[in-house]
Amino acid sequence: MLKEFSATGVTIGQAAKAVDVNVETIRYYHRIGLLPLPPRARGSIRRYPVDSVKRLSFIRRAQQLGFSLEEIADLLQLEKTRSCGSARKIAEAKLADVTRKIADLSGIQNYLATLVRRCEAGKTADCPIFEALLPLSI
Amino acid sequence: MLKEFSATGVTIGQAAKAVDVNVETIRYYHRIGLLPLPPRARGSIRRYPVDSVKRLSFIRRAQQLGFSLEEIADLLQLEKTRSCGSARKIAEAKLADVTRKIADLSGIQNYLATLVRRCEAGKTADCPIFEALLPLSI
DNA sequence: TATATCCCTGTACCCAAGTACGGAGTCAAG
DNA sequence: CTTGACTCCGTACTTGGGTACAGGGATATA
Repeated sequence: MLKEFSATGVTIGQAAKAVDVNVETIRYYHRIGLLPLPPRARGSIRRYPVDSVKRLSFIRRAQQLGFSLEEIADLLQLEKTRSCGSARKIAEAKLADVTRKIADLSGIQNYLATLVRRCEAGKTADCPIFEALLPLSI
Repeated sequence: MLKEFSATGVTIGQAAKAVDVNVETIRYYHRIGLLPLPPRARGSIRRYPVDSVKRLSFIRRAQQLGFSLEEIADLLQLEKTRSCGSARKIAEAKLADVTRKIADLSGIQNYLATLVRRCEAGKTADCPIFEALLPLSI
């Protein structure tokens, strides 16, 4: 009987399940204006169109990559301001940001790797992890 | 006149300055039990012994390496037993963590770099940044 | 000795990113 | 047509890592 299919969108619960997120989290995103509230057919329940779910999934992915919700809002702004120039500027800024983060983390990575390596090699007494952290030198 | 020198320790303000941290932050560490409150000589001001300052500096240092205060509390517990093995386990876990973060960020770095490059090359119409963000496949 | 600058304690507030909950309304299956 | 699961909306609470006072002591320096 073909009952009006998903062109109409999904419920908030289904959307939440689809991107593995809490329903309350979606409502929170509405509250902070990160995700527009989809319309509700008069006196009925809201239906989240495919685009909403995509946006939601973008948010979560970007978040997993270390972007704050505010940064994600900026990224999503790109979609609105159809100005190629400013879009590129924001993208470039994010790129610089990410590059810096990677450099920071690489420093930490090297340091931790060195500690672990020295610890593996050493004796149990005079653990290099303590020795290294206490005298203060990254 | 040799006035009782620094075996007696420093004031909270001096300790804060020494490790470049806010006085209130030190008090906060006391509150959450991360840093023991040094004794105050009867009716006087507290003096932070060298060990307190070292501990504080350990905390900041570990924090820069991405450890949470809770994890740092764990590390400081280990310091009591000087158990090299468990210290190494924690450091290894953190290392894996940082390595994963770097990989994630490298993914988005590539992605953003590609976007920016294609945008520079392209015309203003059909900006690749929009084209790329809308399908949302990072 | 007075005055400025610290310290002490307690409590309140901040931000990000949610979570929880109460009291309604809606919807689908039996 | 009732029951149970969902949804809606508003408000309040949580957690981590702090900051900011207020209203008192302590101390160093002129």
